Amino acid sequence: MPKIKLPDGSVKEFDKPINFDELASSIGSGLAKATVAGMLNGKIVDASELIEADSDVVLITNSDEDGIEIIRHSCAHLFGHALKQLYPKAKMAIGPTIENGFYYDIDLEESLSENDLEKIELRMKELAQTNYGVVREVVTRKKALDTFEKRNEPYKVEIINEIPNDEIIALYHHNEYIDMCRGPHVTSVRHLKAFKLTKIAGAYWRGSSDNKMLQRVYGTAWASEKELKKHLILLEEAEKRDHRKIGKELDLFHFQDIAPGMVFWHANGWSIYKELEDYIRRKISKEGYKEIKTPQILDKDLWVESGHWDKYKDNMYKTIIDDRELMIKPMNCPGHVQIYNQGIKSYKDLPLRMAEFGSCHRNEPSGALHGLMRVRNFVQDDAHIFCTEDQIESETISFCKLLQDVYSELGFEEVSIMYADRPDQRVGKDEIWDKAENALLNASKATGIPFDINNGDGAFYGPKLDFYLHDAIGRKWQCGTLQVDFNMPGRLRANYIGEDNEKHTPVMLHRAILGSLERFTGILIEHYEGRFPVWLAPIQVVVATITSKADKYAHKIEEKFIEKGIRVILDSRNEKINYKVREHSVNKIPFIFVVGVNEMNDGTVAIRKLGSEKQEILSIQDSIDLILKETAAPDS
RNA sequence: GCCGACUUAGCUCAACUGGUAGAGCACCUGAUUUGUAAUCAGGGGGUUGGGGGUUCAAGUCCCUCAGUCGGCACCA
Repeated sequence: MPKIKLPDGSVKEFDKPINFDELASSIGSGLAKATVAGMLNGKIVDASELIEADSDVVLITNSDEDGIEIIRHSCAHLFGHALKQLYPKAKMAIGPTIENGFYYDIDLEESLSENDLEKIELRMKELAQTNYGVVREVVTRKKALDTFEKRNEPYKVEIINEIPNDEIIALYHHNEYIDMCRGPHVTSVRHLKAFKLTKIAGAYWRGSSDNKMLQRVYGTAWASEKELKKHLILLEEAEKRDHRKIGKELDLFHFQDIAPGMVFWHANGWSIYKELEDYIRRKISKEGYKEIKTPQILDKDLWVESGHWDKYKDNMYKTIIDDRELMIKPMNCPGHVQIYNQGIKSYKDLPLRMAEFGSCHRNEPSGALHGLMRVRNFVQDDAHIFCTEDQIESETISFCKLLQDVYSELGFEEVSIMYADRPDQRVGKDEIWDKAENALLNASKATGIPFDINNGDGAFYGPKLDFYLHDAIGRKWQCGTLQVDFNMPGRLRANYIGEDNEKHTPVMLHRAILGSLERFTGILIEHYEGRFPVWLAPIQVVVATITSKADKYAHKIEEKFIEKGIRVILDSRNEKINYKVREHSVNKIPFIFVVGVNEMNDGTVAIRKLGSEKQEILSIQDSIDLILKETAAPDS
């Protein structure tokens, strides 16, 4: 008779084998309600699994990460159940869990609309209300094939044929609906109450654009209504931060049919962009980078030579002048090598750090465009470090330091690194790879930043580090990167004379901190929700008058601020102060300086800071001191 | 590029199954000179993304092109 050891160390004994549901009931009704699955000797199983021998056992409830995962997975099955009732002809492909929910890919003649999602969701709710039991059945491969062939489910059949022989095949019966899954799943749909179908989209079968496009329905699922609601509110929050929306509201930029994927920067947006670029310029200049500028359009031959033509010719903009094919540059590095190649380089010249805010054009697929986040014309805070193999590590360490410094000064405290090492297809000798990989690994460790390893995901020309920053609502954005390149310098005949008086090929490090300045500006907009730190704010101060009697006085203040390089505007419109305060607050101006007759007589201003209802009365000089302090960039 | 949805005034959005385009804000004019999140009154403004078609009649139906949005694929 099984002796069952629970995680708290207690041991329960039963006179017959019992399953996890029964075990939970024997402990308490609350636990029974919450139990969605079990862990049997370290292996996660259905709650219907019998515990027949002495075992270490854990009950997995809907408050465990694993439990919620199971709920999501089962929700996908519930979706299948509802869908097949409403659309018997639908063919089910795959329905995995994803962050916050699940999706199901289906093949269906008619295309589903948002309205249809509501209907399907309603049917799911009705089915869940019946609290029916989900029954697991382990079957032979043959039975599985028969089942899904009979049900006209070709995608399931295809999947079964690829399941390895030693793997157990399990069917899950949801009344008349049958799905196949590794499991585990809930034993009753009573656990599935807090879910919502969120969107419908196209997706290729098996993720390959050579295959048929299926319809993918996304859903979100949680252990309770409360958590579901919390998640939906978070989605609304993200929507509020959408840089495209804020960009319009704050008059930062726009896009237009006549130049898809290319930004029209308005004065306000360009102000942010310029501040950012100047800031990076100051930072890298202190780190020994030399800024250069290379041509926008370069002969096709260069791109053939660099190897880019082969791979990316369809994505490059071309212009033909005087029968000569010229490419609008999609990247800066080949141009940088041209500068490197001027004159003879000695090992004493290395490391040589070459930076360019180079404007690049790439004809990105139309479906990839997304506001500032994915554009066809962008500028990177790009730089290339030409160095010896021995210098990779120290260069990487100082780059990581610089990057951490920049992120933190821009308001991003949390950062993570992804390290990618050698792929199967690669150039360069293994000894060089060893050296470079060790260098990157050591440098990553030295940063103290948490890092993950992505085995085999490096470029064919060298290993790389990708840097992710985490924004105000926890989203991760890959911005920084450092890629070791053993290929291009040799291809473009870069060399240096070593201590041995022989020619050597330098290593090239491609690196960026912000990545695309366009995209980074978008990230900043979303991170700060348009309430920029004062040094980045397009308009830092509004001087607002209460009465026209104070116009002259207000104008005098405006001029003083302009003199100090503060971005200020004067609002002397014939409007009530309430109106002005509201408008400038809505426009997220960091400081409103209110002046009326009192201030004029006292030589003061009444300062109202964004987000506060308090006012502070200061003399003009004190207000200048204050504002100079507040508008200072973080590196000053 | 692929699947689907969408495109109406400067902005946000409305217009039942086809029946001569509306609102709020913004803008302009006038009154008001105002003390910290919208003062009142009046006025102008769109051949409904471009092109084509069906119809007595198209914002509404069909075709086509472009762009945008949500995904997928792509991302040097």
